[in-house]
Amino acid sequence: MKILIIEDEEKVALFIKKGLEEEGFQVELSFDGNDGEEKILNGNFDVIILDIMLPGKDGNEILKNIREKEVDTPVIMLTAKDQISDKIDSFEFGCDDYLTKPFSFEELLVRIKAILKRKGLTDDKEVLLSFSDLKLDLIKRKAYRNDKEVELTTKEFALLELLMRNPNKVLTRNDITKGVWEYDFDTLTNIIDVYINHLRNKIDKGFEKRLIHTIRGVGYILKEDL
Amino acid sequence: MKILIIEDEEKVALFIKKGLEEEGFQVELSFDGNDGEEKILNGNFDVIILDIMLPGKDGNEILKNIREKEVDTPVIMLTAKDQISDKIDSFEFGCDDYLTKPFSFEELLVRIKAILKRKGLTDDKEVLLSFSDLKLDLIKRKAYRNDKEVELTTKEFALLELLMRNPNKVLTRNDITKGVWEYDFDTLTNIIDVYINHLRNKIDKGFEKRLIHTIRGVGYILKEDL
DNA sequence: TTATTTCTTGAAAAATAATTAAAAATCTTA
DNA sequence: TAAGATTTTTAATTATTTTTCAAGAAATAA
Repeated sequence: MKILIIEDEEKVALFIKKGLEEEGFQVELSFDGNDGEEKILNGNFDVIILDIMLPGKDGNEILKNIREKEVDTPVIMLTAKDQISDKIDSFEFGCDDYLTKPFSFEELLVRIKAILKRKGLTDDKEVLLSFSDLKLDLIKRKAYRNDKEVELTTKEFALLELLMRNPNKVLTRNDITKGVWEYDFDTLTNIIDVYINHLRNKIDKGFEKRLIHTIRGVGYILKEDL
Repeated sequence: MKILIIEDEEKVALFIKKGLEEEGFQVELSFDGNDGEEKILNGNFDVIILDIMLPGKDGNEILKNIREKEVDTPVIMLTAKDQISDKIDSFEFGCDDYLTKPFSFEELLVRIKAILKRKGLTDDKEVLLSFSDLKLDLIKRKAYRNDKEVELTTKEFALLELLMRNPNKVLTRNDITKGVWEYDFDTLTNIIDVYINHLRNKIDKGFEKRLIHTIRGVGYILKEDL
């Protein structure tokens, strides 16, 4: 579940980011309007948190633009107390909810959950992924192989989740970058290879059946046989 | 056990708050209707004490709204002597009891206890929490590790109680904020980390088995192994 | 065998958490 | 109610873990 925060007050943005990450969301930040709009158009987010007052391009303009381009990702606007008229603009242009600053993290979280529920995006059912003798508990954020718990770091967990959501399907390094790292993370390094290696050490090494396979020249695949 | 008081007369509110805290309840205050309703919807209270006459939004309206939203927390209404008709409204909208001002603290306490008992919410059974060799006496407010008493401050006790009510479950910093601090306590500081540290020094340090564990990037968990 | 791709490893950089100390707030008690 | 004690909170420093990068080894295909 990916969330984009477009907010120029760094402190606020980082605070929200940390909280949401602890809740298990993948979070990306943007500190100005132009960059934010580009991220929306290129990325694939489930929710966008959009400040109205922004350097570069203001929130209302961004909202208007992306709606014209048929991006219907839910948007929660952030507004300062004295921007009542802006609020109205936002609703006209199709924002889904708004919060007046200052707000508590809890309020924001409630609204995000409400929106996801409304849009049917909540993965209520999807709290447990399994493939072969691999299990992933997305709530407790724990991984098991053969009912034995395996400790994974955040990135390792995200990578395994991606693989398990796409079993028996080859994922290119680019697919993996897009799914696990930031959308515009351009890696000229072998970081994905390294993480695949980490994962293999934790979930494949020592087991009879290997589950992560390399498709040379293409990418990686999670599958049983071979 | 969390109680919310929505009452605009500050003197009255603080008086009740103090008394209830001495009885071992966690108490939060709200001085106006809109804020109060929001607190109810976002927080997780066991009892609500709700004045009828309020700035912002009156008690009856709040009661009606929250019941419509399926919040079934017990509510005790406070009414001035001359608001007999309001009383009737409240019962129709599902309040659980009422008190006519002025009332003594003792009267209020009796009603709260009665309601908790009626709803089966009383922790008559739950006066002792235990996990591993940790024990928590909620009546005497004492904590023990290995049958040896450990002196805890109020916040430390509340934090340990939260952990012990959620054993083997990762609690995010936000969960902890919600449970131990006020629901909309937004901290940009590391206060939770600091309190975890305090607790560890008192209940984990020097013991073979550590019980409080860090889940990096997520939060903390109370568990035995590892 | 050679060229290309992937794997492994170790170490630097970045992120996150633990610890400490001190300031602020609250509670006690004379 | 004022002084002292305790608790809570903030902020800075230190420690730890994760993430990233880069270089050489190993594996695979031409």
